[in-house]
Amino acid sequence: MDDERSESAGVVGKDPMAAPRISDVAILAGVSIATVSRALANPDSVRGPTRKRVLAAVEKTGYVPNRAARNLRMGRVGTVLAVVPDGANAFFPVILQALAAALEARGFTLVVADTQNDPRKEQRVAGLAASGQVDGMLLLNGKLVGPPVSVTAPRRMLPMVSLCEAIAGSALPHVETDNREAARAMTDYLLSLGHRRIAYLQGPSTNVLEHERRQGYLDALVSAGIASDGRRIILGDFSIAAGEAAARQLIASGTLPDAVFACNDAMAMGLIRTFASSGVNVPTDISVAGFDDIEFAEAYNPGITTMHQERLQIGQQAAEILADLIEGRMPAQRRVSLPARLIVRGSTARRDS
Amino acid sequence: MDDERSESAGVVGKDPMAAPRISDVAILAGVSIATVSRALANPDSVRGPTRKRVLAAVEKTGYVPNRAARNLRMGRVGTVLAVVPDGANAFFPVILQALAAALEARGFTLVVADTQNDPRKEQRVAGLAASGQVDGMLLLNGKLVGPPVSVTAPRRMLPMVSLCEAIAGSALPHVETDNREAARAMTDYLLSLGHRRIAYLQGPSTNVLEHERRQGYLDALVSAGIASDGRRIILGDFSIAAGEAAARQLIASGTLPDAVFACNDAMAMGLIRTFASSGVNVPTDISVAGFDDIEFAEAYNPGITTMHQERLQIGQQAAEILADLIEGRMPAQRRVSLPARLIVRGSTARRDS
DNA sequence: CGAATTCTTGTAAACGATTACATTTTTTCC
DNA sequence: GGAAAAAATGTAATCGTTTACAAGAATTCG
Repeated sequence: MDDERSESAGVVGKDPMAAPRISDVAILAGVSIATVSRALANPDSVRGPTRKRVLAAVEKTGYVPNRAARNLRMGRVGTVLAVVPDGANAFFPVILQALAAALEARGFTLVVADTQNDPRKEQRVAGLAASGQVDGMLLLNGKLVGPPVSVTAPRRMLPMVSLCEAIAGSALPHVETDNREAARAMTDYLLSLGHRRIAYLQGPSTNVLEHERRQGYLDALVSAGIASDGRRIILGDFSIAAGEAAARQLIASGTLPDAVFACNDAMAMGLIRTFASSGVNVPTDISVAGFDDIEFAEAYNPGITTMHQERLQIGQQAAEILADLIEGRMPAQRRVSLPARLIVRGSTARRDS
Repeated sequence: MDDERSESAGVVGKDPMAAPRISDVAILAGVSIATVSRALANPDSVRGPTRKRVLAAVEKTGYVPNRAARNLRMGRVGTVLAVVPDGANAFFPVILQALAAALEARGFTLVVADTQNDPRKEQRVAGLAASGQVDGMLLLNGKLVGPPVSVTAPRRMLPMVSLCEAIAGSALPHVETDNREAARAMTDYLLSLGHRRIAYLQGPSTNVLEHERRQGYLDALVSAGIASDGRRIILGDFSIAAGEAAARQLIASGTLPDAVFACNDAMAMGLIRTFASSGVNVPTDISVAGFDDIEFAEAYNPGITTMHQERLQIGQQAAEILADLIEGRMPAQRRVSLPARLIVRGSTARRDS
């Protein structure tokens, strides 16, 4: 009734510019569209010779199934949403890369929603989720996106997986680095260098990652028989500025610790640069360690000793679990905890004295 | 014939778990589905009272149009592909953020294809493009993705916009920073600090960005009446390692220049850190400047003097142009060149002597 | 006041795939 | 060799929209 395709083409049903449809393939192969569909989705269900003809026709026409039609028919969207608090944060790109690759292999497209920690944007994301615009969600921001108030009707629970930052009180499938163990390992390493007065530069105190890492730090001190001193724990917020402030505070206090373990690399950078510009040499005067192993940790001046998080693996595993969930399969495991790797660089050194 | 919806729900056509359809809204509002569709797409075409009833029904049901159905009917995909050479490169995330936001506002979803400079992945991307899986493309990698060999049928040219890195010999709409002028401005700044022997650390010699920036550097030298010395131009490839190699090379050569202008921030980092570990102080012994103003340029030790590219604007403008193109509108402008901003930080200083 | 005009609304045909069910065709086995 | 069972293929309904066209309601105007 309103077919622009045949309207624009004088010849009926033959617009050479248009993308080939399944019917084009079917005609060329001399079979029904059902057979073409089956030959592609489930090759074993058609006889060898038929399959061969169909595949040849697909090849010749350059046919690729129309995603919109397939999704409509199959009642799915083909899209998975990753919610990140800040896409510009150097930690995320690699993870997103891994997620996109793994999801692609499972037939899904990744779209990234950057909430910038803005509650309004979080609401909009929640709207997408609630209104069935996506098949599942990957939560990287440590928050459950709440359902929007307007929609009161109960809807099927959307498949979700959290990663990196666990969501407090949630039983969602989850993938992360074993933060506590990793922080312990880093602290052990600093101890092994002869440091005794080891400060810890923490993240926001309500943050789950922060809590885990601090515990690991304390675990190591306890094992080493060192009384933990509350004054060695410095408040921070994961930002470079927090690292700078901490360095200034330490310098102002008169006595420097042997080492500072910042619970992420950005703060370690802030520490190092402020120490440097105040004439405190890293690592000869003080050792500084970070966490995450973002790309620039290696490039920093000096290179930052840090715990390497296996971001590719985190992303890949989370993607697999989510895809399983969406397809109604039981995922191999619901909670994955991956080990981190100690990376020694120039920002730490053996204690002099 | 195969309706799982009514199968699973005992009551006919009433599965409270299912997403509301346009027909649900129509029934509730007492109108036809056509009217609902019009009330949403083109509010002025329905009478006031009717529109009010429809919108109320939409609100009550929480209806959101099914994207797959809409895309299928409208013959579009609703998706735009951004092709990046390396998603982990710190330069891109901000641009992608801006693209996603602007496209979202125009009703498109951004998906990112990371080619990793792998020809096979580029082929796959080209396949997506050629097979109508996307409505348009944003090329950030300075390459035209070629059509796959298998598809010989001519197809409508896909709307494309290149950004950041121009594509040699292509007349595509394009958005970028005025690299030549920006490089000139940086060189002028270094000159204004009293430096005369200014080295230039270049990118891959076939790269378009590289060429523009080098020209700007040479422009400034010429204007200042300084004979350009080919030995002052050092080969690099945008990587941190290239910066390190360049610093080693300069040190080995015996005499250092007054300043080095690296044509991106990553190489500047490599320079600084290698100078530092060789006892050459930046900026007192030598000034180092970068280009791009990636996030960590500010955090570096010392902070890197650089040219700030307006990445948010680049992304936004490119998105607008592409959306116009897809919708068959004439974009406001086809080629946009944005000014960069000089950012002075600690890696450069006035010449001592 | 009725005919001509303009606005609104409804009806029903696409969009391009998947898949339940019906209908061949092939294979198996006595 | 032919009936029964199994396998392959075809037919047609369906997913949830948008929109051309038809029909109906409101308005204008002589």
